[in-house]
Amino acid sequence: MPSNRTDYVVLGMLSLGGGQSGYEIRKAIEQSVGSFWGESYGQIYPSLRRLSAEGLAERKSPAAKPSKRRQEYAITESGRAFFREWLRLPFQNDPPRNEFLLKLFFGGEAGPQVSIGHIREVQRRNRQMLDTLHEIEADAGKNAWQEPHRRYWMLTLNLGIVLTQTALDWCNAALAELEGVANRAGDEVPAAQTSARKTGATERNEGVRP
Amino acid sequence: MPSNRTDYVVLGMLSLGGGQSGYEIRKAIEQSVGSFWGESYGQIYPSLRRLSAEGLAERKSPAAKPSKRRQEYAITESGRAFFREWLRLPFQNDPPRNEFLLKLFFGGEAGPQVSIGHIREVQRRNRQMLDTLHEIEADAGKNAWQEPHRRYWMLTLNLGIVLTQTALDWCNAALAELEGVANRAGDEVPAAQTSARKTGATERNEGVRP
DNA sequence: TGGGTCATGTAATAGGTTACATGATTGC
DNA sequence: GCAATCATGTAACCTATTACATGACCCA
Repeated sequence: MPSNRTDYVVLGMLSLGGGQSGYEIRKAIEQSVGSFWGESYGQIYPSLRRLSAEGLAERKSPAAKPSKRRQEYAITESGRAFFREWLRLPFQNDPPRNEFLLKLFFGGEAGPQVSIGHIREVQRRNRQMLDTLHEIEADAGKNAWQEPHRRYWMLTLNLGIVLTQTALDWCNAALAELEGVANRAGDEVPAAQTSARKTGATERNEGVRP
Repeated sequence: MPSNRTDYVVLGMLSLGGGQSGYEIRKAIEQSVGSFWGESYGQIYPSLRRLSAEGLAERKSPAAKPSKRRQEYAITESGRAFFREWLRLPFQNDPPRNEFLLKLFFGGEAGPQVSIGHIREVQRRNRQMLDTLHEIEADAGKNAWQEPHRRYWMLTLNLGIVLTQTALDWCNAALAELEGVANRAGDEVPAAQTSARKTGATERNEGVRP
């Protein structure tokens, strides 16, 4: 019993607006549900094909053969019914994965400075997130969305705001505590030494430490 | 550049205690970081082999050949160094996936009763989560953990508590609002009809609707 | 005519869950 | 002797991201 939830998000996005292309759908996902759901092109394009094949969506301008030109899709009646059916089903809990919390949990192994750095980064991102959310909220009037949808959108937005705010408060408290620890004892734990296996993780060198 | 974060959680769990088996590691993950990180046996056992092969962990009782008997592992010195190194690196943001919020976002398509049902389920789970977290917090004294670690554990626990509480508050507000909507207009949107494609999703029939 | 961005698509691959197969240990 | 649960491991399968390949459109 495959879930294939990409199909549902795509269908959902099609259910909101007029014709949209795969490209636009991706943009729309990013800008609306982006903070709690993501999809990549590698999922979206195949999904649109599947949905078309099953009559749940259809190409608007039936632009013949393989083309690199914009392809508009729209949801069909049966697509809409199918989507509604899914909405009523119990939602599934996705396996949680929060690497920040994981690292914080093991913070005792690395000394307070490391965790302080991570928390500051979380703080930075949450502040930014909060700004964005408030902006969106303020612009809500301009939004062309018809009313059944606006309400639900505001509900998700609102949850985002209060959770982000709560996280920010926690950051302050956590930083205060750890800075206390760091002051009472100079950074006790020695710096990491080069280890047996190469860490393939020079990756992004965002400034994590102060 | 593979991340293979399973290796790090496993290493982390080994770094906390004396020798542990794969089975115990899984239990420990569930019971400590379970609300923000999960691992399955299919990941843990191969990970233990890899770590052993690279000298980052070692079998304590070197129980010869393929055995179904308990195999204890411990972290090595280089394993610990490797783990610390990773702790200092910037954490990565995992792609968000919250099907509840996704369904709520599209709630306008299904009518208020559907979303009310989903929110009630979230409320139920969060209440239970909050109880659990408070229990853990209360039992913290009994916990045999040495001090560097306890503090970090309490920080993650605390974030869990305040976020859960915030979510619960939001549930109440959201329910109040949607119940208002539902009363002002009988359930407008028609029930879903059977659609073109079979929904492979009779799955778990947790009572989502009131 | 060249750069940016709009746009579509596929292949390789990583990452992870589930189901299955199997056996040991413990307590009744 | 049987059930529960402790315990290890593998194979099949999916899902999703990433990187790559390709080309259209716009505008300066």
